[in-house]
Amino acid sequence: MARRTRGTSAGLDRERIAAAAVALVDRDGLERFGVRRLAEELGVDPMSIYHHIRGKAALLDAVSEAVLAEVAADAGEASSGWEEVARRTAHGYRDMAYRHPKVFPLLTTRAQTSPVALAALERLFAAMRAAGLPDQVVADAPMVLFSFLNGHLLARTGGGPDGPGPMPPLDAGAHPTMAALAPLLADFGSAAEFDRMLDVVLQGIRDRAAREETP
Amino acid sequence: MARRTRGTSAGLDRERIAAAAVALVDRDGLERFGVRRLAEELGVDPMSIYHHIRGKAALLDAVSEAVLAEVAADAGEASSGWEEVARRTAHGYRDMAYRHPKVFPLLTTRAQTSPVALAALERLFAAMRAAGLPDQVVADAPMVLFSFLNGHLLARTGGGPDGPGPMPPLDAGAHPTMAALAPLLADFGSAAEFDRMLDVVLQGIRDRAAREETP
DNA sequence: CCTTTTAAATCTACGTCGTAGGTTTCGCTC
DNA sequence: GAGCGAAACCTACGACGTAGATTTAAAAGG
Repeated sequence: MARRTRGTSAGLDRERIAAAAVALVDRDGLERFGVRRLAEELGVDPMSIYHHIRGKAALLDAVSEAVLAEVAADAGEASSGWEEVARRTAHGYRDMAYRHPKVFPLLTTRAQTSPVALAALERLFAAMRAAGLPDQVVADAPMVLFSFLNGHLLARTGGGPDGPGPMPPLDAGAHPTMAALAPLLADFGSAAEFDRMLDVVLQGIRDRAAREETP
Repeated sequence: MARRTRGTSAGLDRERIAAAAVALVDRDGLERFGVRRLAEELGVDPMSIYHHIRGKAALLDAVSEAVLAEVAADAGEASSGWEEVARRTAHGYRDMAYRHPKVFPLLTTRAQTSPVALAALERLFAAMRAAGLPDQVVADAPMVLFSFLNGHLLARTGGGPDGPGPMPPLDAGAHPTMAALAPLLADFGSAAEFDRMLDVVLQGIRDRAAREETP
């Protein structure tokens, strides 16, 4: 708890702060996150942080940018078809979400205009266009894909402070179809479920493309 | 500003509180929402609210339940095919999201286990099963649909305090494909865009069903 | 080597928040 | 009309985000 005297450097910079913030959100969740707690974690006065980051909102921007940067690394070779690119992007994104479930909701709420996000989008658009898909399909598909990914991962990671929570026992009388399908609904959050649902979306894109090419 | 004397009824109950809370979030956004502000809106002491609702979290639960209830009304006749049911459900859900853009993020974060949410899900499951879709497809499809809806509507309504924000001017040099498609990306948030993307998802479900029926 | 500048970090303080605990008052039943 | 339960209020506490002023070590200039 040895407090530094004024003026001595604490070695703070945007990067170190962002890394500590990610770790703090990972541990305690978004609700408990705050400037003061982060400062204590860094062994620093709360106001010191403001010399590197404008305020809490900018702090959360830095957090989401930091976790997004993790996903950009494994882009894979460029010589793949658009489906391979889409699948790799989706898997990388999912892995990141599971690595930082408490951070993930931030990404779905804030508009993603950081360079890494735009680069990933551009890769997807380019791969689809190179494959000869109709322009309207190319324009729509990545948005559909990321909408699905955000919605799905938000549900699986739970968004809230304590994960998805156990499925409550459903009333078989009131919901007979759901009750009958219960065994199939049980692999909630599994890798197999993710791939199945991702395939549905990709299938829709593929089919839509085939339909618009020959009208 | 006339404060009531202690003991006299203020006519508070869960329903009235929830309605005022929805109106307050609609007006000022989630960030500015709080127990004290809500109390002032109701002309009431903050602590009075706690006699009807456990705390802020329960208050937000009531808010999301209230807006979800709006969508249950227009279910439509039961004699429709599953696609019609899915489309009507999606449109009703979207209309609700646009009616309460500041509330919507709540729905994507909290697990939806309220009776109205389960009833809507059951309708979808039942319609698909009645149409003879394979069980695995029936089990997955509503989840895929709502994942897409949540992700898409979250992006369109902006989630944050001030809407989606204008698209920043993108660097045509760094992102040539996106720049080329810019005209097609311009109808962000339009009804036509929603229907196009919804069709992609439904197409995927349809195709997946056809593929699994005849293996 | 001494002075001046500059930037980093700290300290103080204000208004707001969620809510625990205690108190007051109304309307009801005996 | 005495007693009681419920509804509302009052007070208070700790935590929050952050504006503004202050301190101090290190860099720059002579």
